[in-house]
Amino acid sequence: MDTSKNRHIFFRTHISQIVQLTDEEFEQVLNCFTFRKYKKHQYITQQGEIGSHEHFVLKGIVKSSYTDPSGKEHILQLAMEEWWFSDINAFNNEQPATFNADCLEDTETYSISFENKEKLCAESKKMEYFFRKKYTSGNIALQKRVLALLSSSAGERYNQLLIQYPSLYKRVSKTIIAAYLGVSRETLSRLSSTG
Amino acid sequence: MDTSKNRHIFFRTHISQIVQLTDEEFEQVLNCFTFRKYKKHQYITQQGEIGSHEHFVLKGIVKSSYTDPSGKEHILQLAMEEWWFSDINAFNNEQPATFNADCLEDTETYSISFENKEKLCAESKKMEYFFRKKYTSGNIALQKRVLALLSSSAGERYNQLLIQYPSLYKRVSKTIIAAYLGVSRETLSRLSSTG
DNA sequence: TATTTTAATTGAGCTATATCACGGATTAAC
DNA sequence: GTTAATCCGTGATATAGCTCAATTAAAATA
Repeated sequence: MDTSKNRHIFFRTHISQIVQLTDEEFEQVLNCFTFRKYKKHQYITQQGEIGSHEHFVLKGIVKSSYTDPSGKEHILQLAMEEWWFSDINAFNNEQPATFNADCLEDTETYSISFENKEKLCAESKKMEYFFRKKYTSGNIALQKRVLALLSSSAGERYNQLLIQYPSLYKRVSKTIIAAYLGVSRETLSRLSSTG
Repeated sequence: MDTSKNRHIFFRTHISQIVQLTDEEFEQVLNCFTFRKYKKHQYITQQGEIGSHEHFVLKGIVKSSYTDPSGKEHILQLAMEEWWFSDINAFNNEQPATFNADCLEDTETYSISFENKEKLCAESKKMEYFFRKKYTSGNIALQKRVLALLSSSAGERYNQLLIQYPSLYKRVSKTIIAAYLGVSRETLSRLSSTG
């Protein structure tokens, strides 16, 4: 996003898919967010940190992952342009983060603190509605993911991903796609060559 | 729930953990829900049906599952007293249900249609807040489940379940617990005997 | 451009979990 | 209270996917 004006338009267009805001209302929303820029490989949050934010991706890709005690990384979300992400538990219950969030490309976000979000929702019925709907879509996506993990093989999950997010495949390394699918790098490699 | 009065108290207590309603406001809420009774084994919704509801469990257990083309059943949720459940996508996007919901015990619910929920939220800021918070907890639970499916073995997931919901274990058959965990019945049996 | 780092492929053997199959033990149904 | 259905444990075998290891290919970085 080259200019602040373009960012505003991008964000406002996103919101307007769910609620229509007046110019004043949109100003009020913007005042609750901070614009942030991150370099590729830079961390947005790290496991254990407190005071995490909820983020709207303007540009770039963010990987939200958990590294288990054995050192293996498990990916919860890959958030691209127009996606929201947060460590939902840490954010909403003001707990230490359980996940890392780091950037796979140079990334720009609008980010909001818990207090600002609650204040905004308390003051703006439209925005409370907006966030309720956003969490609804989040739930739907997670239910689908649980179902895929329960019922589909690695190969099936891989094909589903290719169909659902073809752009991901081009922008993200296979190592990361493997961790997202819950398969080893080697197995994924064999799946993509076979078919 | 033996009497209508007891049901009201149970439901109101549940809501009051998040928002405080006046008597009039609670009346307004109740008017949007319908009380329903189901027998053990009875279906609440079936895959493909339209017009699904969101349900609050007053009594009993409901199994929310998907049966894949090969006939294998995968369990998304086991909802007990004070839990909410719905086929979130079907409910919110007014789509045909992807899941079955059936009762593992005689069950009683308060159920709400999509229109009534939206009407209630539009009229009551408190209830919009309540439902936003409920979907927040739902998201947290689903993120945890995804993480468990990605990072834990069958045995670890089994132990986590025993710790988190000890009562489930007593009320539900092992076949069903296995389907919830994403493990075969036989493997679960071996896990519980070994340790 | 050269050099280092990181990513992807491929092979060989291993392990967790699935499947199939049976019999005894509960539980439900008539 | 007898019969039918379902639940649960256990053995034998099969297999999807993992791990370890070595090799090549492709990006970063200097």
